[in-house]
Amino acid sequence: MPSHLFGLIGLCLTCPYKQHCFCKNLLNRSSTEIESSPIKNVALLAKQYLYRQGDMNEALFILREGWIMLTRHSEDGKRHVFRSILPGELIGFQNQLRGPTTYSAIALINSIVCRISNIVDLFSIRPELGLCLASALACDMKLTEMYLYNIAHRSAQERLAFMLLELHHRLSLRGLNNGYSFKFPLNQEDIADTLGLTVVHINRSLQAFKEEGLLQINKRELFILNYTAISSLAGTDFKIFPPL
Amino acid sequence: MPSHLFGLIGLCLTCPYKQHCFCKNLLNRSSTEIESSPIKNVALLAKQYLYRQGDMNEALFILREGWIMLTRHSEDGKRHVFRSILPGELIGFQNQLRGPTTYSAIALINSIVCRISNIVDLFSIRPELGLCLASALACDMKLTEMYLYNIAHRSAQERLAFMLLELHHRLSLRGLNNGYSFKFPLNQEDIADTLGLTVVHINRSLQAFKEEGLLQINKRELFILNYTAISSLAGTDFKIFPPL
DNA sequence: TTAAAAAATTAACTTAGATTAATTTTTTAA
DNA sequence: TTAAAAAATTAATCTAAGTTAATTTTTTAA
Repeated sequence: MPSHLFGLIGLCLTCPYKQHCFCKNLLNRSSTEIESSPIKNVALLAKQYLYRQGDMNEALFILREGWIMLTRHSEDGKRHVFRSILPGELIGFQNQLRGPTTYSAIALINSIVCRISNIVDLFSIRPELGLCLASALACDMKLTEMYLYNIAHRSAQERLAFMLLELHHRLSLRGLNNGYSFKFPLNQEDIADTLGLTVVHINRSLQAFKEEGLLQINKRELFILNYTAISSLAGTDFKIFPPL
Repeated sequence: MPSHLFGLIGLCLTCPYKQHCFCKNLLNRSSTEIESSPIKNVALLAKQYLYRQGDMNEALFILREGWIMLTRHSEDGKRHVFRSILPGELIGFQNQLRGPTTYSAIALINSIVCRISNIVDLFSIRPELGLCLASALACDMKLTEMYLYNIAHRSAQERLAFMLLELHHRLSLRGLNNGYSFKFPLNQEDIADTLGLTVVHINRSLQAFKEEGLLQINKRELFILNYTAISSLAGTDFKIFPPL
């Protein structure tokens, strides 16, 4: 058994997301396959880009630890935040497998990413991975559709409530919450750019929530103080089934 | 060769989308596979639902002819239109392969849909289909992200211009335009619910476009009279690469 | 052919959120 | 430790789009 195989298995054995459909599938394979699709861990510092809009990318990434945000800058200088990527989630797949990326991926806090390169070969060796990928994409799609709906049809406070509970829910699925509180590395501009609102208005809405005792933010930690009240603003439909 | 095989091949041979990655893959297969995953054409009348939000669905559909709209009704009665499905596009895949659908699919004009049932078995027999599916989903995702960006950050006229050129572009890829004009079965409420605006405001915006000579609508056909002007409102970024 | 229903149009008025701009607080890095 | 930069806060003012409601036009179906 070649030495790099030990390295790979060690890397994955300590990974909390080794049960991910994608990873399970990769873990039982021969060494020749490993040659053609190396897996590496990549450490990112806070505010460091994994890739930038326009970069060429033909790798897939799974976030192992940390918090990544997908952002897009438009010609006129506005920034949109597509979504927050939480540990265990997969990014980097695009329709054009080898084309330029249409958004940037930036780490908000120190993060560790698992990089799976040479995916074109990988899919031909392991075609079952296609369905894993499709399942993960279908989850991302559902999430994006929920944001689309909220941004298109609901008020600032409703959008904000939706976003906070949606994040709390996704973090809970991974055990990354602390009851009703969780580490929250986004600043008010990040929230604004996710929800299509201005920083000023996000600030007003957060103030209103704090004054009514719905939540509290302290040292990058968010405390949901009145889940029921926030929930009635958010609507019931913010829960997503995890992928295969 | 069993008779239903002739039927299937006849069905697909006349289909303009038989080059779709998904279809190409299905077309060379043994008759036992056909037993386990039947393909049928389904005709829909205008305003008929293919499926309704909440229905159980475990089939995939490819639109062969017509125009389908994906809509979601929320608890509070508002309707959102996720997107228009154009011929050659695939719908029906969800993360929970056998779960209830989270939106409805309704035909706006008489349509023909190709129904591929029993997809769970199909993917185990033909795992390569997974990547076809992932590629199609990645396209849908890009489209949805473009709408998300436009709705979150841009004015009513900009959103409208984006939507019209985006549709024109997708139709052109399929040769379903007529130069700068195309069949346009959406009413003003459909546009409003796609863009997160009110009918009244869509009407105002359309009037403005017509008065400035940018476009014209006649008997469900839309004529782009000044592509350059609409394009400068829409932004340059409305083009999508088709899937594999 | 015609009555009823659906869709489009228009105007008057309201409002949620944007804009601008200044101030305070917190974080960062030298 | 401290100066500089970044982020949060607040207030005053503005405006794009929403709301309501009535009218006209088009489509549908009997």
